[in-house]
Amino acid sequence: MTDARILRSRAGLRQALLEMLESRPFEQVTIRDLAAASGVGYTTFFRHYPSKEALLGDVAVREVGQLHEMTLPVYDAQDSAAACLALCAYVDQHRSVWTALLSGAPGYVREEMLRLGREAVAVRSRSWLPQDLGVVLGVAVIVELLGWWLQQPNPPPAAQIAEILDRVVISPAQTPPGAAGPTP
Amino acid sequence: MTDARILRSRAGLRQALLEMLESRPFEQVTIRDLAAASGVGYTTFFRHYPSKEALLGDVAVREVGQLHEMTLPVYDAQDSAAACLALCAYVDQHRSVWTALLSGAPGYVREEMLRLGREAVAVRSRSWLPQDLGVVLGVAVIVELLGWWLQQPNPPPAAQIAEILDRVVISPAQTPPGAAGPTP
Amino acid sequence: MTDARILRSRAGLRQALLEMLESRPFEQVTIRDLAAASGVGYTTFFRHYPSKEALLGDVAVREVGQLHEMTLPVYDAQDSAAACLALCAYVDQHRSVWTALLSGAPGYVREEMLRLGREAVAVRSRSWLPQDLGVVLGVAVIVELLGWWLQQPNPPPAAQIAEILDRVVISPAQTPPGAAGPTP
Amino acid sequence: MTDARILRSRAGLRQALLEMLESRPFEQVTIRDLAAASGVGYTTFFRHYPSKEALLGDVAVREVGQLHEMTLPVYDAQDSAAACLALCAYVDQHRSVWTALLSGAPGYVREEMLRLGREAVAVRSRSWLPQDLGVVLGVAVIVELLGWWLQQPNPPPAAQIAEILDRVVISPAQTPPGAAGPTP
DNA sequence: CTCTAATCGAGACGGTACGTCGCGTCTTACG
DNA sequence: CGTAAGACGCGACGTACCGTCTCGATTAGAG
Repeated sequence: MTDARILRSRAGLRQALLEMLESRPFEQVTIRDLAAASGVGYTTFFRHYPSKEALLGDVAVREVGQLHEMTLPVYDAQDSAAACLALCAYVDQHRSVWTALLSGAPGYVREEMLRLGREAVAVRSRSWLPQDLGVVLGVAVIVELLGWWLQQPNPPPAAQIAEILDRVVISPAQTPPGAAGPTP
Repeated sequence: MTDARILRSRAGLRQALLEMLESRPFEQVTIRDLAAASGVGYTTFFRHYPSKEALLGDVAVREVGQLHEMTLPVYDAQDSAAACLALCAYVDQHRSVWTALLSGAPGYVREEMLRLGREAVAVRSRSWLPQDLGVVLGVAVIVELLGWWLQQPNPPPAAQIAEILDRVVISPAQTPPGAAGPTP
Repeated sequence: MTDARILRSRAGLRQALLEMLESRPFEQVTIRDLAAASGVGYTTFFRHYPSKEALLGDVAVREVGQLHEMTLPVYDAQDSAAACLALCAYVDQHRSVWTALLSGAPGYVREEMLRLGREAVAVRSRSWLPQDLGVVLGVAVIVELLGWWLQQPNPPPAAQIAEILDRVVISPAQTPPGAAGPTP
Repeated sequence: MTDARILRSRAGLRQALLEMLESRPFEQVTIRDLAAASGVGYTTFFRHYPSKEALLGDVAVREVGQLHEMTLPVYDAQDSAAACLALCAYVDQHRSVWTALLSGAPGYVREEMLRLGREAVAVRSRSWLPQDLGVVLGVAVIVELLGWWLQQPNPPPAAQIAEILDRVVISPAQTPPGAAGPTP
């Protein structure tokens, strides 16, 4: 199960997928392309993943999972600003991967974030919004913001994006309808 | 150009597309299905649209365009709350169409909204956010919010959604970074 | 039926067909091409001929018929050499038409010749061969010989072709199995 | 290259083509029909032949080639009568194949015979006719004669056809213009 | 260090949808 | 009010990928 060849093949396929996503959207990536680019036989692809969606899922779960683990502890510490910063800093450090994911397959990233977000929010909801809606909107804004950021010719520093994120997602969510403004 | 048969064929195709989007995502809709469902010959489809994306584009442009025309005047009147309400009310009145569009092809709706939004904002930007980013985030939130709304088993009234929209999109956009909170 | 427009349309179509046959085989000629080339509406074509085969049939019947009428009397006069010469001379005088027909649609020419040949032979069989076979072989040789002739870069004179025709078709047909040789 | 599956698929397609040619002309045979009839996937057809013409070519080359190999040695032995007999006997033994080929696609058989005939005649021309013309006429007569033979309700014996062939093709070709008759 | 079993490549195959082409019919807008 | 223009349904074409399947050939890791 931990055969070296298996690990090598899968890593190669994941790598090949990320490289392809930099140049074209996921739907236009072909299993045959992936196999060829990663030096793996076409048939062999299916020995590892039942479909190209499964491969993308694998990649997305790994990357989004890491991002989540990096951000959540800080968020739990009630410091939303620091959490946003941690998130943006992490993405900044893995620019190429996240550029590929967000430009080539934003829907899948969103999907995976939603999954994790829903799990997480079940115990930490602090918003006046319907719980699920909060997650949906938060994830949408994160994905769009990061996507926008990563494709800017002269991207603003992570700190600035983090602040936008904090102001646009966290504050509205935590300000009750009757209040005069967000509580920092 | 105004041949009755042409109008009939196109209307049929648009209708068929909307019906299909209610039951499955756009990628799984087949041109053959569309042709069959609308009683139009398969080849005839291509006499009207070069691809199913073009058909979807036609539908999206029409619907999003109407929504936009309905909302913008109110928004220009500086009354963001009324604009949000107008938008939600319009969608509410065209529930089935918007359910289809948002559940089956949210990406295309987003795309078209972005297009119109970018045109519109060029002359009326009132946000502290980078202009394009404001549109991107606003559109994302609108699409997600409407999508969430329309698939709720017991959907809240339009007024409530409109208020959420106003609080989540308009307020953060208009509250300058230094301010203590949104200005009502 | 004798409306001038009708005659003009049909003549134009026949002419267009002959011109097309000079550059490509009949199967590759399109009704749309014919209509366009002869300045006739596509739909109009069908008012005159039910199919392109019918048009070709019309042309073939006319041309082969004329050839036949030209040749037969001489043949009936028992002078096979003169008949062959008449045939070749006629074709020589209508080179372009026959080149087109024989290079573009030899099968149809053969068909029509067979039809006329079978009619004619019913009353004048002078061959030891089974009657129908004689016609079949004779027609085949005529068609091939003329086809060969018309596509030679430096075509031999008609007289020479006529002699070949006489020697190859008429003589073997008229020499009974037991005879020592053809009777001139 | 010698994969058993390949051989099976091709043999099936050739067989299916021959069966279809018995009931309708080649132009009316559809690749889809061939694939279905031979139990081969439609797409698979193109993995073996670029077009139905290529498949017919394969069949024609094989059959005409065998006929040629069977006939030529005898012909080279200067015994034209025996060669004709060999040819007719061979066709007689492969009646169904040749009936199919000659009734459904005579043009292609003719084409292939021409090719082989031209190769062969280059070294053994014994005719007073222009070399190429001799082949053209000879092939035409052979094709027509065999075609006629195979579709007779009560076909004459091969020997009789062979004699006709000899008298109609070989004799005229070998009798010089000035001679009084064929030399037996 | 060897042997056995898992992994791999190669590629034939049956499918499904695509988008194109030409046919022949039928409708319609226009002169 | 007829007629050309052309929209239409149809069916075959040839292409691109998909996912399945059988082959051997290699190669890792357990014994």
